[in-house]
Amino acid sequence: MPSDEVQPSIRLSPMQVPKASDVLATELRERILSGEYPEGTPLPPERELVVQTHMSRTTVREALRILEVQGLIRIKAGRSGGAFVQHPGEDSVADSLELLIRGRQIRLTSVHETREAIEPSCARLAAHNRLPADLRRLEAANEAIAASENLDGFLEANVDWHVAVASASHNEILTGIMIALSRAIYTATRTEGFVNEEVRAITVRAHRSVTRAIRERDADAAVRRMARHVHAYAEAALEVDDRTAITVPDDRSD
Amino acid sequence: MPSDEVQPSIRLSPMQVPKASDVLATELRERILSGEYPEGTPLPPERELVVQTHMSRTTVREALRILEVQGLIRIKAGRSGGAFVQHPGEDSVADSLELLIRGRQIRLTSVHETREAIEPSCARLAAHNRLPADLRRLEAANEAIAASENLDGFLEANVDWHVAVASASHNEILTGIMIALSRAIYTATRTEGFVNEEVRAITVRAHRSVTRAIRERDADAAVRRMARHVHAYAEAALEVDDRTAITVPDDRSD
DNA sequence: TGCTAAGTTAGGTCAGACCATTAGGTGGCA
DNA sequence: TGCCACCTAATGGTCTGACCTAACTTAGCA
Repeated sequence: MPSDEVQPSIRLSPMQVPKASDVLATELRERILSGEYPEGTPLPPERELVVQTHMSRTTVREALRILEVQGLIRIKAGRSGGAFVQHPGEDSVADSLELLIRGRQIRLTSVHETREAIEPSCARLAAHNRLPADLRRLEAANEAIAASENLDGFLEANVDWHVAVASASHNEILTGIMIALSRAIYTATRTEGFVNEEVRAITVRAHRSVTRAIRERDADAAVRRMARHVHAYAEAALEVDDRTAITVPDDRSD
Repeated sequence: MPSDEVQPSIRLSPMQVPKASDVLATELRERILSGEYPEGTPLPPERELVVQTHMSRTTVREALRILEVQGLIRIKAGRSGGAFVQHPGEDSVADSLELLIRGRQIRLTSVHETREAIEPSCARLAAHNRLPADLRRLEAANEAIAASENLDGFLEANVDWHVAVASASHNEILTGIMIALSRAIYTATRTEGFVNEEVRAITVRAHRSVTRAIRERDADAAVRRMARHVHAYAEAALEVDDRTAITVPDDRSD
């Protein structure tokens, strides 16, 4: 083929060829995110998608797997099973933040910094937006903390209370972030054991005063008290374990 | 088989049978998160994993797909391709936050609330931790804003500056969150068009003053100015478009 | 009526083949 | 010698078709 003949002006830029499974996943994702399908809507069975898309079942399954990991569908086996639309919740954000924290071996300091940034705002919004159910949840968590007998019980109730505050803000983004941060601090603190009787008493007192401010819709007090509480907690935790990366105990047996 | 004979005391509780692909994905995930493999370490080829695990290639591939979506590996095709370990970055958090925001049709108000919670803290930390490279990036974004000629250019440079502040905090969690929030606000604002010459001038001035505080390591001023700036921006944006959900233009053609 | 067994429909796994992409080697030509 | 075109091999991507497993439905029997 002679290369010096005059070329017509057809010029193409380098093109990216997407994978078939990604194409299908993207199509379904856009449809789900558009809100076109309400929560729980069943997607067609895999074999039906095969005939509709002219793709192989392998490809269809990979696409569904992608959406499942992204929290956009939930897959159930068995008859009358299948893929059901699911709008992503706080959990999926929490999961990916957890991967970031663990995978990057992020210093506990960063987690506490983020918490100090977020929790006072959660308290402010909670004071504005709390409903009766939110207050009940806060009280319940407080009582669980006071009644807790071992470290695990204390930490779990503690996490519950902080998540309840975020949840009372009725801001799903902040709630998702707080769930993730709480999980990270939980696993970190559990191995430290700086929690003693005094820490618990102080915690209960601080929580009660923040809860009171939220109940009385006193936003400024809620912010102030929450900021002080979180800051104190962070300092105490860092005192015990300065600049330590978050690691997870390796319990594999091989 | 007679059913009334004395049964020996072997009692089992209902068991959950995990999927094979999940088992493999979990195993690999734990190994990667443990930090055992440095970034870029190649995983064995799919067919090698098949012989090692005694699983089918389908199953192995599903496991790899899960890890890819979670941002823990990067998969390249072709000779000397394969799956390479990748520690999750800010992007994966941003992606999942984006899914939450879009999928739940979260009100723009919530995004702005979260931003008001986070950005002042970013500014504070940036004032403490900023390096020369961070300052250069901030200056560059500021200049791009001043020089921008159309709406898109302005918004992109604006996002760059805000992300640069977060990045200067050297806190990867906050950075990831800010990337996601910025993206959401970007797509929302792009269709609104409340940006005019006056808004741009005000923005440039506000950014300059925050940048100055960060350069001079004046944490208090950085927090104060950033808080004022973000609050003003949020109010202005909400004034134009009160209680609107974030939607994405539907550009499908079928 | 009430329980059991078979049937039906869905996802989960497997085996094997072939296609597509890309890095690296190899030989010919200037 | 040095460069370019071609070929090869390694690896992920896709397809086909089969079978297994889970769970609901229904028919049939006691």
